[in-house]
Amino acid sequence: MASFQTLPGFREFYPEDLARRNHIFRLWRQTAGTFGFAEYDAPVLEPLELYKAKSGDEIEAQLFSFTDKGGREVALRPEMTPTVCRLVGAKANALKRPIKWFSIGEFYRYERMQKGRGRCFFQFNADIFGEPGPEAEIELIGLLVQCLCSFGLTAEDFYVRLSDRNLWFYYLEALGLDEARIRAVLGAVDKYEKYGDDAFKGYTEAHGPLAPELKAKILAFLQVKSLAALEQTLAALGGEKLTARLADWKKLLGALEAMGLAKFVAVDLGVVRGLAYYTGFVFEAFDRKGELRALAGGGRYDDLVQKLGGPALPAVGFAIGDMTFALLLEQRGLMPTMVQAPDVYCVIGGEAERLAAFGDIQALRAAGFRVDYPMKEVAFGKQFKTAAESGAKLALIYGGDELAKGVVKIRDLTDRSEREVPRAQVAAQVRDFFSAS
RNA sequence: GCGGUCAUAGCUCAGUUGGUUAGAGCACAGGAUUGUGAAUCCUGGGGUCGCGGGUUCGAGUCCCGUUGGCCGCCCCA
Repeated sequence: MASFQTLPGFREFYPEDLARRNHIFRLWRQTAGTFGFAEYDAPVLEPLELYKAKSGDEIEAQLFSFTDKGGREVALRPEMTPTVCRLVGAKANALKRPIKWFSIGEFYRYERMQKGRGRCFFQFNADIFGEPGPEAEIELIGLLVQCLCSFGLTAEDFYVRLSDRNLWFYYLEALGLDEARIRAVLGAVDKYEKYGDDAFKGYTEAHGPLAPELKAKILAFLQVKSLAALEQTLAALGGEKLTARLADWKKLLGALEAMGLAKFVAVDLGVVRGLAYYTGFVFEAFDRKGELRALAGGGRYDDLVQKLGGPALPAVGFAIGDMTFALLLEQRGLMPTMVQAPDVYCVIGGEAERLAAFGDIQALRAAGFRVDYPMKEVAFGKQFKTAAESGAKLALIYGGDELAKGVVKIRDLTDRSEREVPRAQVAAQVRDFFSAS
């Protein structure tokens, strides 16, 4: 039993675990590439202010923060958004538009662990800067869906709930509410799915009871589940802002439909996304069975770059976490068992044969083949067993008989056929075998 | 921050009302087997029973504390 344990909530990745993680990262990275996103990275440790400035002091309780030896207040990054805003903000004028960036990194939050949540986790982050219209959301939701589909997940497995904080603001404004009341209503809307009518308690405490006909309209809006229903509800109100916003919705949903992604997207105004720097469309991806926490979340945050000291620059982004995502893949049987199999396994008779084999082993490895061999002298029978278990496709046999004849025996471990080739030709033969298959 | 639950070999777990030197399967290693495939048989290594204290002639077992895991609440940027 080891005397030292990992810190609570932290994870260790043994080779099989890391193979699974790398598989996920590889497909995310590849998918982002197909959408034309460029990869960036940034420090894991940041000034505490970066996060306080954005979200307020209550967030600090869930940060891994401390004072460094230079007396600086610092925190391990809990998310990527403020960091990427700083990066983009600093060079905004020099960057080619549209700015489409992604990253894969580790994040830290000082929280209690739960299913699908630890104190450290990885996130895929994708963001588009400088694009004020729904064109950015179209691209990002398309990317989000493809990031999940590339693993074999389908519309049976997950969907994206789409909502809009602007729409709520304009709608509640049209109903005559001031900003403080609007924010209180949004808080209630966020909690309504979970608590039902109790969700309005907070509002009642701050602003007194909500007029029944007003509440009815809010609840009706919450029930809107389609573009048609949305148009119908808004038609009665009219107004410039709402009309323009409705046009954005049509553009966004029309484009997603044209991409063949309509089946992944659900209009759901119940999504508001809690605290927030979000200013427009917001979206979250969930498993269809509703057993897991959110797979991904994102939205528009047009004010954040400026708030963090950069120029005014509209932005949209989302993040996919690795923990819930891995759980979903495992549940659906889509997590492949990763084996690091060699291409070639060498069966070696004795010490003299070993020296002969080393020449070929080194040459094959230099040529890019994965080659393995027993490190100690082992009985032939056992070596063949090891060769088969290793997953190698070819075995090279360096026995006394072969070397006496100046040949090496090549065994195809798949069909069990064997042939002898002159030693000088081993590398070429192996190359031919793998280029043919 | 709060609640529930659990902790014995690398893994999954047995372990009797508290009673000799704490077990099994799997995995790993060696052998049967010095030239050919996931079999079989044998053998072996591996444990401060999470940690600390208490009760007792005696604690893996009972009690208290503590640390950690899992699950849930709050929160979820």
